Amino acid sequence: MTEEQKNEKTCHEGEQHLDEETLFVVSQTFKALSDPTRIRILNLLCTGEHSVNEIAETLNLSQSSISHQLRFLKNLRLVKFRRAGQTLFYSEDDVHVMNLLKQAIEHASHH
Amino acid sequence: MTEEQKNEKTCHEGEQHLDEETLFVVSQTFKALSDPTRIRILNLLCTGEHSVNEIAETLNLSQSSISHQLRFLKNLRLVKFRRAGQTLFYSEDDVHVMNLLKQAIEHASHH
DNA sequence: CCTATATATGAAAAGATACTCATATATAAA
DNA sequence: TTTATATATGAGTATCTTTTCATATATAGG
Repeated sequence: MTEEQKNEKTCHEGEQHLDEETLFVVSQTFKALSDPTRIRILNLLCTGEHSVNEIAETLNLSQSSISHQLRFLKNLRLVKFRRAGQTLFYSEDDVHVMNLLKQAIEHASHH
Repeated sequence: MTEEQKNEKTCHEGEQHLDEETLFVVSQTFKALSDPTRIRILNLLCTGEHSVNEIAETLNLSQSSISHQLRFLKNLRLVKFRRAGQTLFYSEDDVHVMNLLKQAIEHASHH
């Protein structure tokens, strides 16, 4: 059984009630995944932890820009970090959201 | 290891290659799901087709605003419509994206 | 054709976002 | 303490988004 089939099964049919707080959390989650830079950061973190400078160099963007985006992702608890000396190593911190991203990439790249 | 097994592996763990087009499609898809109004529209369409005015009244927003958002969703082929006289009935048109939304709502509402 | 209803659309205003630049903070090493 | 390196942060700016308002288009019925 594929991941997608599993997700189909566990997903409920029809409209789900949406209170204000749920609506906010869902929209924030998808907003995190709606920016190309943040998508590339999260996709890179799939391979394991990386320092800020590593991410900036890999993605060819400024340290400041990456740092701002990491703060955004950290506030949503989508990433975490550990310190090793002067270096901060960032890594994934939300399996569920990473799974949403992987599904979307998989789906998009197969078409 | 067969080609198929290799694909399984790269699909479900670690970094996935992200070409420019895939990155664009993924970011657009999540952008569609990042706005509270569009989330509410799609969640309503889970229950079946609805006219523009029905959606506007249910969500307590202007006809114009809903129409603009429906155009956005239609351009991404997330919704479709059929005409019945003067009335246009909109409905879902992308099972995969609706599934992403349902997963996120389910996850968020359980916390 | 004229009127009413449903929806779409363009422009403009208000707000949100993502980047850059300069600078601040934190750690390490000399 | 001084210097170097890694990262964070605030302000400013350019761009993009979402809504509103006024108006246009499309269909139906008289």
